[in-house]
Amino acid sequence: MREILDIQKQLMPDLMDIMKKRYSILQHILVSGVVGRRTLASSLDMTERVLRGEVDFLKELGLLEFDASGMKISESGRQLLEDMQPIIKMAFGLTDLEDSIAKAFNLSNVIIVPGDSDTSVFTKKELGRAGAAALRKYIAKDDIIAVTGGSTMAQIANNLALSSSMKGSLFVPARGGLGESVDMQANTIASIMAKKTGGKYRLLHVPDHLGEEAYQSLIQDPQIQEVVDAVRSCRIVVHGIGDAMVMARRRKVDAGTTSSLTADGALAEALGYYFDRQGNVVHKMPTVGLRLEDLHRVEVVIGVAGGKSKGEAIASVLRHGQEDVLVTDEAAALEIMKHVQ
Amino acid sequence: MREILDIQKQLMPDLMDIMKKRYSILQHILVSGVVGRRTLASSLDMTERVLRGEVDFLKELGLLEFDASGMKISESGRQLLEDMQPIIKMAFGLTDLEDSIAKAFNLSNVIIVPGDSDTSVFTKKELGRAGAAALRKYIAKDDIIAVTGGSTMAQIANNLALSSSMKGSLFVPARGGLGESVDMQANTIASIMAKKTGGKYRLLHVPDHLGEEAYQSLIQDPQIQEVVDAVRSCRIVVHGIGDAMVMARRRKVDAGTTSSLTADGALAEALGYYFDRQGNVVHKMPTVGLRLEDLHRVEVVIGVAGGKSKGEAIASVLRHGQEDVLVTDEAAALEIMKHVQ
DNA sequence: TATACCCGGGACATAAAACGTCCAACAATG
DNA sequence: CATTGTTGGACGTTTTATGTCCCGGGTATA
Repeated sequence: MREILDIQKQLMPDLMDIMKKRYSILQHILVSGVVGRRTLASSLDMTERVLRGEVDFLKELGLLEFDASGMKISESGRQLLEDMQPIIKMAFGLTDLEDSIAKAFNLSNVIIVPGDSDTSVFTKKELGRAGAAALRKYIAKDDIIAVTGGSTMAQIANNLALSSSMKGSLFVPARGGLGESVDMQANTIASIMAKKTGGKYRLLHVPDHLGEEAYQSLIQDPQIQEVVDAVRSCRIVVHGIGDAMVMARRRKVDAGTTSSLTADGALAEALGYYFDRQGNVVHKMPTVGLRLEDLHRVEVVIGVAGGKSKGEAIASVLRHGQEDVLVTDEAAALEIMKHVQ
Repeated sequence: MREILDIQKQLMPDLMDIMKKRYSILQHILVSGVVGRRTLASSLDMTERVLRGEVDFLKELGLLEFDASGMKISESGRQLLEDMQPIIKMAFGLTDLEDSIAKAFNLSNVIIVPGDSDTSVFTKKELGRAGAAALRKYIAKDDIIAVTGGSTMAQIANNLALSSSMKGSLFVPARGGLGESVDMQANTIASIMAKKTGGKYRLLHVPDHLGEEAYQSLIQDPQIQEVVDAVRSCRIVVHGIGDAMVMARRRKVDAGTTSSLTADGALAEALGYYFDRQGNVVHKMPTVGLRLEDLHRVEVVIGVAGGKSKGEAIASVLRHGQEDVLVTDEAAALEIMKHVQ
């Protein structure tokens, strides 16, 4: 059952919107009993003429009946509506969630894949596919794309494919070494993405746990500077979002910092910054690259993360308010909605 | 599984065509490997511009990839195509059958409902619904509609509903008494249809087994003449199709006639006429009303019949060549195709 | 019964989309 | 190198969708 709708959404997302539109017209007429064009149009927030096109069509199909007192649903229309209910729910339950989250956090686009990445590797893969699709949608000629590390980002990289529109793209790590394992590092991800798409890449080799003097001299190195400049002038950022404590542990942050993170109520991590519940930055990792204040100038900020356990963290980062696009999964989305307001 | 597609076909038949179009584009590109716009357009029988609109869209969706040497399918496109195969078959298997039959017998429209009316009353009801929908589609203001008797016609009558476009319709029996039981008689059907749609009706009261002189005087009765004139000037005919021997038995045709029907190879019955395999008329019932030669002038001739057992009979009547629209079921359609050429 | 309101349907100008038809730049191939 | 076929861009035209009226006719209400 599920499969058909997913396939159709992939092949004809435009047509699915029309399906929803027709459904809600029928639905409104059903609950209204008998209703006129103008009344219905305003209640559906459509112009009279557009609604008219649809209801005329639905009448042709025998789903509606017109008479001088207004339009009402026909028997077969009523039956159809009843049969459709589960289908609409399956097809558009997530769409409604997407709209709610987009509105709550003022995002321009939210994509939710069904499932829970915490419990299903398939959902995690799907999240990667959706992330890759979102990136492909925004990418333009000769863009610079800054990316972070993490397993979700790795999935996105896996799902990118050769594309002429990405030929001139430059992939860079958003920030230098953040203490993650090699195959999840931003450097690795950027290079894989470049190879997959036929684009170019530059890496930021900044060793972890560097002393302060060594760090200062390193970031004045011309080669490093060049990459950092590229990073800060990127048009697109794609980044993962993590739970603060999980990330701290993975990055082997020292005990003192960890306890101060706890004390400050750090909940989420993104781009090397730690956020509390209200979306305030409570800590930042000491490395080079994209700074949070650079995000203002970035045209498209895409956050990708899924899994029920990350829901609250995602909400925290969203509350900080720099995101434009969110790609997540159903389980995380439901958690996010619990933390609205 | 089946349900979703049926529902969608009912709510958005137009969109299903687009789905099929996109599928066949992908399909063609898959088998072609790499192919150019013009080549593909001619092989799909589309204009270049229209195809271009679709492939551009499919590229946006990430299902196709373009490069200088042509278009080819992407990995996700290939996967999608594979997943879609059963869906397309379910959704359009009958459509293909419809097209084949329409072409073979030069019909302007063929509607096939799934199932076998012989074995499923649900299919029979569905046939009635489809027949009613077909009639509703062709009916116009103040039309005269001639109908015959039979259980299928009764189902159609059941499925008609009040409609403003049928307000002025006049329903008449196509032919006078044909020896059927009352609730299946053309007279009964015409009156039910009129009541259901809010139209008018006239009846032809011609007793069966009338002597020749009585018959002659009856058909000169002014009242009868008026109805007969109306019948012969009808714009739409809706009629059932039966197996010759079954009909003969039901109508209690005398033994002599029955054996001559057998001798002449009578296979099918429609409108009181008996047809052999080649579609020639081999016998006609002695009553008044619509004559076969009147069908030339009738704008829309709709034949409705289903069930595997009727397939051959339907093919015979179609071969006679007066039909414009056929409404049947899957089992009969498959039989009909066996008798093409 | 009179009236005010809302209905569907017709009409029409206009904006927008689809379409047919070219052409230029480019890659592959012989 | 010449030829062929490709994409992507361009542009005028046709078709469709849309916004906006209005009319005659029911309907409910005063």
